[in-house]
Amino acid sequence: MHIEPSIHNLRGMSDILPHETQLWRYMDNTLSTLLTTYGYSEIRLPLLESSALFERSIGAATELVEKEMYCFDDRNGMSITLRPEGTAGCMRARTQHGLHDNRLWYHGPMFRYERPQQGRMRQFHQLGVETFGMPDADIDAELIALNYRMWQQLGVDAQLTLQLNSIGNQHTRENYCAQLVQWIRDQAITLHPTDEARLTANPLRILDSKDTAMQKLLHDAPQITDFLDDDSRSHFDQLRHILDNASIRYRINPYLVRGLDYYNRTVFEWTTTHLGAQGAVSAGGRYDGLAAQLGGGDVCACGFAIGLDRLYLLLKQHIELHNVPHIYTVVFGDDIFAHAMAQIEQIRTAHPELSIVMHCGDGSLKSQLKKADKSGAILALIIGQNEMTAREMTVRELRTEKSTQHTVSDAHIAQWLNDYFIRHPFGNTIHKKLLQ
RNA sequence: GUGAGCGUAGCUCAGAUGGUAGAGCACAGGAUUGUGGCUCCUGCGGUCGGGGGUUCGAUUCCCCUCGCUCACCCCA
Repeated sequence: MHIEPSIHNLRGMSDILPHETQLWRYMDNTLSTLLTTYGYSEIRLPLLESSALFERSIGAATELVEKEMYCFDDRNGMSITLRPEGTAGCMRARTQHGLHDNRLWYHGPMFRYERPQQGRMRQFHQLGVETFGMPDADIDAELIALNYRMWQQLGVDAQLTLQLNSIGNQHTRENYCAQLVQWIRDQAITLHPTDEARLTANPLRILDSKDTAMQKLLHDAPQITDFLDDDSRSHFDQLRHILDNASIRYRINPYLVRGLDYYNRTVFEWTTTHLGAQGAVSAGGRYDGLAAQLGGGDVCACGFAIGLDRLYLLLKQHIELHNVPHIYTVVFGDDIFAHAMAQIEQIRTAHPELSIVMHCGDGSLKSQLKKADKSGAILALIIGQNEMTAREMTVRELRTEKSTQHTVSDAHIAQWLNDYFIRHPFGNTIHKKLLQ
């Protein structure tokens, strides 16, 4: 079949296909359950917000706002934007509704107009966790511990490294930036064009330059940790103390900065070397000034966001999930289906936990058994003219080495299945396979 | 936004210095009148990403375009 190119999916907006959704749900369920056990409440937010929200919160001079947002005028001429991240919207909702919940989370698609590559898409998915009104490092530590437990529970903790830094307050950064720029100028070397541009636009971003010469140079440059104000320093020390006690390992990375303007003090990132150029799987920090910036008063805040597509890629390297039914029902012959479905519905009522696929449509016994086999089902329930007349079913075992069949009356089938699955505990329908 | 490499069957890929295409897997049917997995046979399936140019003739050469992938950049 030929499909016009114009009705393909948009660039960077990919479908999540049936063979992938099982692992996505496993990931989502694991994370949301954990968030509940830590006392966090879910909030569901709109995908569209006024453009002004993002310009004011993220920072008008950032790359993200300047070039990567999906902005449109709605029918009234108002500028609206597909959310490029979740923090701003979450903060807006909390302020607007006067919420007192201080632990929130959300998840869903975000949109940034970028060139797609591994782990980076135009529509991508984030799970964000935000906390409010807690000024001390205890909550910073809790968030990191929660995040770490997520990795452990999903079995990807070995692939991730926690990078930690403090970028102090605004004063710290202004002082530091001035010193850094001066120091680089003093080196009297020619810079890479992008670094030259950053030096004037956003000097902090020079710190994550990929230019090896620059990286080497930065080794001797002044470090932001030496510029921290007393409060930021003790906050940072307290955080490290808690993490050390909790045996959560981290790497102090004085070059770790944020692309978004609203961060202060703690910044952290979990990175991996298993995903090509996109190493950050989750990132976060403290953003004490954002609420005031959005007219929400003096409410400090701390949070992080997970790049779910990247986490999925990581997870996929270790786990394979298959959704297989317990039973595939083979129905063949004229006018058998109505009888068969009535029987199967009774089984479903008696055993709601069993997953049962009914064969619909034509197909010989042979071809239906082939489908039963392909489905991965443990048992085939065969219902034909003979069975209907005799008020019984033929049960065929599909996963034993030499297949055996049983004839079971309609009246006893529910009990028979119950006994069978007790004797043969195949676990739940999700077969998890750990890959080496 | 910049650069590089790719687009041939549902999937993974072959192929021709220009003469309109193949394999494996998958799917359907059969060998086996009511029995899956192994084997064998047969069948279905392609405007060779799209448009234009050169040519008697383009899937092959040229130009444009769209899409994919990776990296820069940016970031989760």
